[in-house]
Amino acid sequence: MIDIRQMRYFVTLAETLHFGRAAERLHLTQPPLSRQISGLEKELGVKLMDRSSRHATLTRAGQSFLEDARAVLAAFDQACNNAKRADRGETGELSIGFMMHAAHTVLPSLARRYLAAYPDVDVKLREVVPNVLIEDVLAARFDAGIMFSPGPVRGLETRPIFHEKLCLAVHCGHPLATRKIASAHDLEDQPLIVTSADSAPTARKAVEEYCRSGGYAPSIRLEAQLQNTIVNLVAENLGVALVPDSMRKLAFSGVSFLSLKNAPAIAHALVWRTGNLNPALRNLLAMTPAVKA
Amino acid sequence: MIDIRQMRYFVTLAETLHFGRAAERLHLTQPPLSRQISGLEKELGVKLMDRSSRHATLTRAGQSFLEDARAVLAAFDQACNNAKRADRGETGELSIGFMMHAAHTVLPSLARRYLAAYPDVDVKLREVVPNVLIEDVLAARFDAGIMFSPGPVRGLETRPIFHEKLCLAVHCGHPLATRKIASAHDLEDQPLIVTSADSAPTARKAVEEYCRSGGYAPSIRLEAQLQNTIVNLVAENLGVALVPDSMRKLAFSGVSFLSLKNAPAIAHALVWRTGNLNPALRNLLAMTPAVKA
DNA sequence: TCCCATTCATACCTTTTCGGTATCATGATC
DNA sequence: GATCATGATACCGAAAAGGTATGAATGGGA
Repeated sequence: MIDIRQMRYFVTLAETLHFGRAAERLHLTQPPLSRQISGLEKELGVKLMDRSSRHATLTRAGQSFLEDARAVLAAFDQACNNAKRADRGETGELSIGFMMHAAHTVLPSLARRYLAAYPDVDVKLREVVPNVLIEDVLAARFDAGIMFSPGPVRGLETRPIFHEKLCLAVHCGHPLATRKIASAHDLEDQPLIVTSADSAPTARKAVEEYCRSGGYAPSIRLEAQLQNTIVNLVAENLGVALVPDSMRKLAFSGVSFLSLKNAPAIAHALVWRTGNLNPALRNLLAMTPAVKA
Repeated sequence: MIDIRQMRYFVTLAETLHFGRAAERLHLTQPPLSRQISGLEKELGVKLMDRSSRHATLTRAGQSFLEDARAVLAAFDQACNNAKRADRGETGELSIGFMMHAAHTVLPSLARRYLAAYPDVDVKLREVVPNVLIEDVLAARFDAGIMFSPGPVRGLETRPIFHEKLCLAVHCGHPLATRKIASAHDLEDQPLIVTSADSAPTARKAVEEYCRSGGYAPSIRLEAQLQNTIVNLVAENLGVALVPDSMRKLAFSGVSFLSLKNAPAIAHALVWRTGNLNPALRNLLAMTPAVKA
């Protein structure tokens, strides 16, 4: 069977038109080269070289084969290099699902850094509602997800990458609305709007703990899944809420945001499927160290 | 060194994702395949397959390599096929130089037939004045030439492919101009315009022999190189001429053409350089048998 | 839970192929 | 006509490929 070595030999020979010198360039002696070339010709059933005792020249078929062989060798080397690059995560695909908050906080700089370091990776970013993100990652629809730190999930790895403080959202007609800052104490008996325990347990937990640090149990009036929804409900004057600072960036009419004394923080986490071997993911993880609370 | 065999093995394995079945399809047993694949991975420095005792799956790098390897194998096979086709003269180039007469006689059908049979050959047709065609062919500027049959030339092969009758061209005021047909006898003492002996010896010879068949020596007044020129000189009433029938196709004002009794013929010949190994030329020759006088 | 079947890897042997050395055949050059 | 350069051939040892036998790991069924 014809192989790539014979093509390499042939191309070198075609470039020198001299068996001896070609053999030298190929780091072998002349007889094996002669044999490989005539073997190639025999297997092709095509004479590629005209040999005189003085010169070796290419036949027409040889000229044709030379062009093609060069292209094949280039494609061959390219394939090997591409495999190495793919293995290093320099090419390929990386899909990241994220919740809206990430777009306001960690995602932009992370995406910029990653794309700068790995410009040939096809990065797909897609916003997803938080509660389906875990199953999307587990089902390999995404290589990674960015969401509020979930509890431990079987088959899922988690790494906190950013801690965002919470602030207080109140209706603009609320007594606290005129203040700049509030404390845990101020929230006693205030009807709270919180995230449901199953969709963002850490956010929920942070709120509850903050209340407990004020020495009372939170009075929860409403549960919603999205922070966005929560703030809208605050605007409707159905309660107050502790929401991530980044919510301030959005313009909500009828809502005032207050800073909190000893503000609790909520972790944004990078999550990925255990055993996901995508090298591009490996590189993403390498450039996003865990941050401590 | 990685070779094409390992790529073939890998592609087959990637298509079956099963070492045993892939080996079967490759007409070998499983252990050598396992070894070749791990050898390939080792030489690339890249893991291409994830093996469990149940399934074999492609890594990301393996997926990348699979695509590239398929392209390489296709290019490889293409190169081999192209070489065979080039060797059979089905691809490549064929350059043909021809004199004007050929364009009125043999060339069109010949070119059509050839192109129909070998559509992938890049045929280059170029008109040349006859007296330089021989040296052009000898200098390999053309693979073949079509011209009035020259005498034997060292390094040149010749094959008559068409015999064209001569006719008589006279000025429209000439006494013979009213007739439809003339004989050798009628030309006695008529001043003849002929081609020079070096540019078209067979044409010249045909004229001289025709006169001798009438029992007299030709009286040559003028020599020119191109038949076109000759007819123009006839139009200027400087003499009469025996010219190829195909000259009738051209509209010359002031010239009448007469058929000749026992009209002599002149051979159009295909000429090519001795030892020209262009396979496309071989095919041209194969489809243009020599014709007898 | 234990056993078996499946699957890939490894060990060892045989065959094939490859490259090296020595030498031959051919044809151009002096 | 002797010589030199070039490619082909013959033969040998080394490397690599494939085959058989067998081992290790693991998932599924009794």
